[in-house]
Amino acid sequence: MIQEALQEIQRGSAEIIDNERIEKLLKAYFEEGKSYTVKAGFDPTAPDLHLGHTVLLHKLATFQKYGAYIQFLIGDFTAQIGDPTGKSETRKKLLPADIAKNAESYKEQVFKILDPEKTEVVFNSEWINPLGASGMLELTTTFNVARMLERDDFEKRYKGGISISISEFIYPLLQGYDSVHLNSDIEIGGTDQKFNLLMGRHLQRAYETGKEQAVLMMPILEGLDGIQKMSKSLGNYIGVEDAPNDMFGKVLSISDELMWRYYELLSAKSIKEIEVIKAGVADGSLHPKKVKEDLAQEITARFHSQEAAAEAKAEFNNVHAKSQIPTDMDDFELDGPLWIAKALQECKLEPSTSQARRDIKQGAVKIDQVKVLDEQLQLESGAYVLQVGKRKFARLKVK
RNA sequence: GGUGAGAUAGUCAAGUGGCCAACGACGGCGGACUGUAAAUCCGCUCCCUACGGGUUCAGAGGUUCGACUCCUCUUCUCACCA
Repeated sequence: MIQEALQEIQRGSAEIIDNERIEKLLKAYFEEGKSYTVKAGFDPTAPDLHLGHTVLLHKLATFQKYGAYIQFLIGDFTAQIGDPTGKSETRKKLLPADIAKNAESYKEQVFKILDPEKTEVVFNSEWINPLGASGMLELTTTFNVARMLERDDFEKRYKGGISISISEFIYPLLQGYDSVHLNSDIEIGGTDQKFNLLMGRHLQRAYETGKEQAVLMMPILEGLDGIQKMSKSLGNYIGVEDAPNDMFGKVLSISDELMWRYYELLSAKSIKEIEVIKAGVADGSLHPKKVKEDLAQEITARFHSQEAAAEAKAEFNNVHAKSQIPTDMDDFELDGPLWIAKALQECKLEPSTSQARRDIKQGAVKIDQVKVLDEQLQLESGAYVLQVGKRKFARLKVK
């Protein structure tokens, strides 16, 4: 029982530090019913969650299944600094009202996966603000610059001649201090968070809390391209708020290789079930497309509903397998007569008339399923279905 | 505080007076092929109803018939020294 729980907890993880502690906590739960805390921090600047974020949420849900109490931390204070991880941009200051709003939308999205009964949402400004200058100073004495520079991305930036702001040094310290305050037993995060996560251990020791949190790191989920991490700014993401059709279509567009990754990190199926599917594809008894469809359906159903997922699947096959027109698309109404390039731009199918012309030249534009050859074409009044490429559609009524 | 180097399109990165809307790579988009996959091949990739015009190479001035390229100042970044 404990072993099985441990296996599901370890599933897909990139690295675990202090595995024995996790084992002990599980043991205490199974034998004495004692619960424990698992902390995970989130940035209030990005309330639009995508599947990349849900990797962590799934892991948290697994922990909940095995007795954990989740400390869902919203880093409203630390957001003012900006996590040095990845790109360095100066963050805009968030107004308290915005943070509250973002936190609300977090809850809405997060509780599709997490059990609210076993979750506490906390904000770190609550205890960092009272720290004051002297508390902050004390915090900085627990660490030194040389060790700070050991951090991978600091080192890279330092050697690569990219600036590092002093405030960025504070970020890991504060994140670690959160663990001190919350007295967390385990903290989970992405592999890119390793340094910050370890800081929690360091500070729990420095502040003599009598424990050092175990750390579980999840790999960063690759985006739709399969190479770069899933992120909104790269546009390779599947948002949890995406419409069922989009969600389904996006999952289906990933590569076969990536599909297994998604299964491991996002599916609710057990490790054993996935092994069976894998074997099926390997010996040819299961078509990879079918397997991918199942995954797409599972994910779509999670964030919408079973029915919506089934509809999305039907719609998808209709549009793409039989190359028919989708039932759902944006409507526009414009005055005619209208130049085709302008129409495409107005319907948001193209960013500029220049781009529209190029695409017409390349045979990418269709009106009512018929390829447009004349880039000077004028649209008279009537109703049209405009299409660019394979997936961009719009319905246009010309007056 | 001193000295030196640098800032080019989504990113990286050529170009050091006209041949530059600016090589190339990546990304992105489109086409072929498919399972709307991947891989591969081909085309496109600042804007504008366009065999032409407009606005670009950190910002502001200047030199010149002409500047991304030369000069001055400003802003930002980095390295070395303190």
